[in-house]
Amino acid sequence: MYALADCNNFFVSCERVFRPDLEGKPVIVLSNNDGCAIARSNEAKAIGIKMGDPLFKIEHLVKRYGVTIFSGNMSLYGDMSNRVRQVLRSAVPAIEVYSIDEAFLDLNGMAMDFDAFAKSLSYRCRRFTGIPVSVGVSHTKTLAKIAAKLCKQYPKLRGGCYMYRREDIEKVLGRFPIEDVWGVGRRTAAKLHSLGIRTAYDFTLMEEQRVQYLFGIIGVRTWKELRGIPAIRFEDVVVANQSISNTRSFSKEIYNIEELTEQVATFATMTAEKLRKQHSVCSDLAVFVRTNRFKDDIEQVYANELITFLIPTNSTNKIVEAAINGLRRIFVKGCGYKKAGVTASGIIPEDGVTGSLFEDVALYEQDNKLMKAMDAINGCYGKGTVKLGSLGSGLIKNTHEHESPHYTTRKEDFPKVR
DNA sequence: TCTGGGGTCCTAGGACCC
DNA sequence: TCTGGGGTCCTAGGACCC
Repeated sequence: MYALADCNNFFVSCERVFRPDLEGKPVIVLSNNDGCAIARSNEAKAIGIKMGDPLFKIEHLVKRYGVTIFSGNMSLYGDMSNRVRQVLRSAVPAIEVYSIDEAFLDLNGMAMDFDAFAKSLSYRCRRFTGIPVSVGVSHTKTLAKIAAKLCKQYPKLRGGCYMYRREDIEKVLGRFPIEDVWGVGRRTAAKLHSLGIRTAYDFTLMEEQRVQYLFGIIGVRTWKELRGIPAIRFEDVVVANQSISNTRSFSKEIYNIEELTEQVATFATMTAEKLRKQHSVCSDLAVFVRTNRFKDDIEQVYANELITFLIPTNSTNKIVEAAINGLRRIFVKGCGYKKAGVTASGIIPEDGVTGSLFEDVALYEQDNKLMKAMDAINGCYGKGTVKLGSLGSGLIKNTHEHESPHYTTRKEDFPKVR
């Protein structure tokens, strides 16, 4: 048996923990730049606000229904996510953190009343963190996901749903749209619809060979999981990322290379810091810039450049230098760039680095020490206390008009209790 | 006027090897 | 006129996830 613990409307729920007056009201959380709705309360969903809707397109709904808006407050959400994980960890030997708001639990070998377990775990999450959490339990991860969705649909389940009898599962799958199944995206759903397959149950009736032929091994995996055969491994050990990206859209177009350089250098710095944090180095770095993809009256430009390091590195110096050089090669004068970013790949553990015949080992060591010192200072006195001169004043300010206080991660913002 | 960010895995095809 | 067989590795692009 596997469980999925899924936080309901997570970002909105985080805000509501500190704003209980917003319970029962339409609330949304916006992406970077206050661009799109990326989390919605049930009430906001009910009035027709869709995931990813740009704010300017839903302004009329916001006004008419008095929707409360928040800019994304990622440090708050990250902290609340940790608190929920703590509660989950206290319940089972191992969890698999799947995303900021979801985790799988391996219940194999545990003999107990899984329905009571799911309900009580949901209750404890709410009680200890303030976050409403749905806990679905079933034979496979894919079925557990469906069980968790049922919790959201049916409040009488009290946050926990144990789905195990064959006939019950068939009944649920028979009413479950295929496009809502984990692993079935837009393309696959369209293909299935054209075959007359509408529900998860319809899909389980297909022949394995046909599934393999039409949808490859991923399709077969989902097909097996829906039939109750585990095909997706439970991964409780956290492995290092295979790629690390830092990209942003700007609130207005950037035409000037100096300004763009400061942004790209800042992305590169963040990338190097993340690499060092997970004790990795990268052998490749990609830089890209692009124009505003939503404007159809301008010439669209997308350019990217790949830089390969002689010795894999996590040095801010080397990565910023590479990113700036890459940017210089692809920058075109007269272009208004709306988005840029860097991606590190070819990531390996830092203790697995082999030297190079062509680089000076002493310089390499010196650079390493410098990075350690920088991380120590920034860790102690706050991000960006020491940084490279090429960063200028860092990221340009984006629109962020509705940010809530950092209730749990900034001393001045702690709520006061009388 | 205004449209997010960060990931993973799989596959096909090219380049190359003996 | 006739022109092998069996591999590996890398990359770009597609599809999907939250």
